[in-house]
Amino acid sequence: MGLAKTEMFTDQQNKIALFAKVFGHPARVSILQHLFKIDSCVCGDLVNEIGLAQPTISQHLKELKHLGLIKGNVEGTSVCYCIDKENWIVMKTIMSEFLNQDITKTQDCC
Amino acid sequence: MGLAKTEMFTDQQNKIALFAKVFGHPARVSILQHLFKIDSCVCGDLVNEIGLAQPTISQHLKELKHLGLIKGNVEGTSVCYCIDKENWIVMKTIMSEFLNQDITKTQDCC
DNA sequence: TTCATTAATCGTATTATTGCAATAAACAAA
DNA sequence: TTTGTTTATTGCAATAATACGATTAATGAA
Repeated sequence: MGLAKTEMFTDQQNKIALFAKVFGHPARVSILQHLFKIDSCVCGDLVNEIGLAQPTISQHLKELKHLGLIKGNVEGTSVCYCIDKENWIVMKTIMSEFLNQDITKTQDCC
Repeated sequence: MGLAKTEMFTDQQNKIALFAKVFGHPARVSILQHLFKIDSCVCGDLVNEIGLAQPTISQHLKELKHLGLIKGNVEGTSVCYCIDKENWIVMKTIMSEFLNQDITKTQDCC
């Protein structure tokens, strides 16, 4: 049915899945890495940096912004994006808790 | 077009996206958390634990197995799954590098 | 062998995602 | 105001993902 049954999972599980989903496309990974690398803010030259069309990049930026991982500032005709540090840390906490589950306890397969 | 243009990104970026994508559904998050919690191995009672139909769970398990994050052992008529520790650590390294990019360097928005 | 149990696979309906051309919107400069 | 520049939005085509009924495959028990 193509529709994830979110209501049968915990808020935490859904939150992890939402963050993970936004990282689930290399273009968005690339955008974020670039925003980290260029530590001054970056405008739509992401379109040149990455090889995708302008509407495509704009759409990916929208998703990242919607989740709160980046924020954008209008500067004349262009828009300047950067990592939202506060929310990035919140996301990192949630994801790390999931990734760092204690593996030493777990026994090997039967 | 519904088709991610993976060829224009680095192997690392695609790898991050692939791992993230598999975490991008709460059912798979839930399966993994359960396999961590029940530190002895777990069979298809994941179907009871989570509320999805047997073919659906089987499909999610297949994706997790395909990425190497879990492994399955046949035990009579049932199959016992567990976390693949070695690959989990590899995944964790790749994801952590991405999540732990130095945020202190980054300036705020313009 | 026959029957029951469990899991995988197949087929298919439905929704989601991706990508971009075309267009609109916002703004600066002339 | 008009013109050019930049970004967002719209609309649409194509592929991917989700879910599950029906079926098959594999195994153990009777």
